[in-house]
Amino acid sequence: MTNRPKTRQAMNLNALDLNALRVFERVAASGSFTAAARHFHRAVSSVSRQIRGLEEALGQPLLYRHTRAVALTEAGWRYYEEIREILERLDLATEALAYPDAEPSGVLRINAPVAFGQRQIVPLLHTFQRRHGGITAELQLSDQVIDPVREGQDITFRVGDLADSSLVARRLAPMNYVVAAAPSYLEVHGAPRTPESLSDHNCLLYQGEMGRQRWYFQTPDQSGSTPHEVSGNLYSNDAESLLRAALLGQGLVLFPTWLIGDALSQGELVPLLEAWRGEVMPGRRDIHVLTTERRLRTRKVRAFLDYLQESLAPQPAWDQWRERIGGLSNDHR
Amino acid sequence: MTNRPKTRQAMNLNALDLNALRVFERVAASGSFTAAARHFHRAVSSVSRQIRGLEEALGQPLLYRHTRAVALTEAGWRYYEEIREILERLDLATEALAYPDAEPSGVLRINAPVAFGQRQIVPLLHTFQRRHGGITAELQLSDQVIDPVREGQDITFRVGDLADSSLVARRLAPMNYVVAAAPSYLEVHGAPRTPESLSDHNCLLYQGEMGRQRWYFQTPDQSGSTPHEVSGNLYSNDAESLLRAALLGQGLVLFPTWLIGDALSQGELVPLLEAWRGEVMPGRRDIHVLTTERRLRTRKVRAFLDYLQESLAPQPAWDQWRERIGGLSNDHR
DNA sequence: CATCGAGTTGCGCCTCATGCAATAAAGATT
DNA sequence: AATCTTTATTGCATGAGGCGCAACTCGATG
Repeated sequence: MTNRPKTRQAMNLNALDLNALRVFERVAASGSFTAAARHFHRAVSSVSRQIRGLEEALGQPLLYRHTRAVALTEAGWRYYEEIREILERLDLATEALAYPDAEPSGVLRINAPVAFGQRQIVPLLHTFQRRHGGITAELQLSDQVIDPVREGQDITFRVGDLADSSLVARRLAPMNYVVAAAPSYLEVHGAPRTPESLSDHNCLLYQGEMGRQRWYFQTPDQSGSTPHEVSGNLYSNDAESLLRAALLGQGLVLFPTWLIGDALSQGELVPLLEAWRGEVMPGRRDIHVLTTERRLRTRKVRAFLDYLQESLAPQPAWDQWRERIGGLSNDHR
Repeated sequence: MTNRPKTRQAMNLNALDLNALRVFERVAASGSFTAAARHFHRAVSSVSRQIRGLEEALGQPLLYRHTRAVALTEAGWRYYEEIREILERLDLATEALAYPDAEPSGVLRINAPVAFGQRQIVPLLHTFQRRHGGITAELQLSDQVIDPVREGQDITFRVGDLADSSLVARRLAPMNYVVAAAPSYLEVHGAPRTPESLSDHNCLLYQGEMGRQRWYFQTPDQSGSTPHEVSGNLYSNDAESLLRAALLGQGLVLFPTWLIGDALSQGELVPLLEAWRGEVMPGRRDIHVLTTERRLRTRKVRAFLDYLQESLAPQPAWDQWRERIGGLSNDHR
């Protein structure tokens, strides 16, 4: 619907297009046409034209085009601040139209660390989506810490470290670690009886961007954790690889139960040093989900968070490996 | 830009169309597809489809269709309240993008009483639009009192009576009345010397929906106005007709100077009873403009109001008829 | 009961949004 | 410094979708 007859004009309110505004919000948040194109499953050329059309309608540029990135102009920044809130309000108003028991629907964008996502979120999400057929999920797994706003994510899982941020954090579940080794390893090397004896063992360590992890141990009557220098013949930034090596009898691992609970319950790994509490990040013993105030108000995000709380209370399935030792793994449902 | 792949869903945020939202706002405010179609210069079928598409995107009806009118559903009303504010904020944010000295632009919708509009607003608007080429004006003249919000008007002129309302009212100019007659009438019947002697004269009276107007007179030392029963042989709801009859020498009229200032200055009408102050609505002696808080923030409305204040200060041209007696009419510029 | 006005729908036409491919520009890499 | 790679732009062809006209429906009005 174009405005006609056209008069000479600096801007044309009727030339505004809601899709162009949404595209602009995503470009501004991500700093990239390419990222916005991926977000909306569109060609970059389409994004380019939407932005160009918006700038023409407004009568001035919103973005500086650099190679490999774009940046907001002063006016673009001011407009982005407004548009972001306007779109939020519009979507809330639109969603509020639904009757109170309306089905959550739309695209749920989830970010999580790779291993946690594969093992825990996929089955949880599977059950959630069977309940709510209107939900489409986009599961982005990455071991890099991302900025959910910039990446346009609805929910981000954080295992362990929880950086200070303006995001809304919800504690989801405790994160317990277990030292474990395969029976085949123990048959040859025997089981360590104290944390000190770990120095006689082959400890397979995670070595990521933050360097090589240390193992800490604490007895219940201790107020703090004691670090132990351990070493081994395999260090990797890929937890999955370390786990595979451990299952082959190569050495000991200290991993969270959401990663190795199944192996423990199936006897593929044997828990060790159970009188102590082991961890790799002292004091960080919880799994959180991060979202934004805005997204917390959407039906789909609230429904998924509620479902997660309900599924993981009072104790997540991955912490119930003791009860399942010897039996078939009880799939999540 | 459609959302794909589509999942089963109650609503689709990406299916929202800004034009459809604007159409919906106008339909809701006016209660009519036809009125909204006129507002946007579109066929009614186009409006019908926009609304239908919006309802499908939202998954529920927004309007009850009755013959000859539509009404908002409960959900439609709630949505309308939200959408109205969202659109207002979006338009303000968009207009705020302009540099401080940006030209006002867009469509200015003005409502005024017929005679006042023809005589006073057309030339005022003409000069304003020569200054601001980006302005398109829609001048709706009506002697019925309209609801500016419902009619989607930016500025409404009110001469005389100012009903209580939530609209923003700005006093624009004083409204002075003059009793006058053509020289040809006075040659035959002589001039009345007091208001009491009007009963001996043929007084042409406005007779509208509120009934036949009375004439009130007041001397400067009086605190109130005194009504006078006058009568004549022509009553009409059309001021222009009464004026034409007076110019033909048929009788006396009591009219505001914005209506007869030119005739007075050209000697076609002669002012009478000048020691008195005459009026037809006691106490209502001002011309106001009405707008809404929202529209007051728009550049085009502010610019027009500022221009009106500047043009009519310290005294509007229509009150300067004495200075122009005997000379050519000085057109507004 | 005929007429009128408001809204709906079928149909054809035209505009515009889209993706592909070629291109430009500049930062990253060797 | 040359080359490669990535991001964004633009020409072009195609198809989707918005539009107005006309016929129709329905209920209020006189």
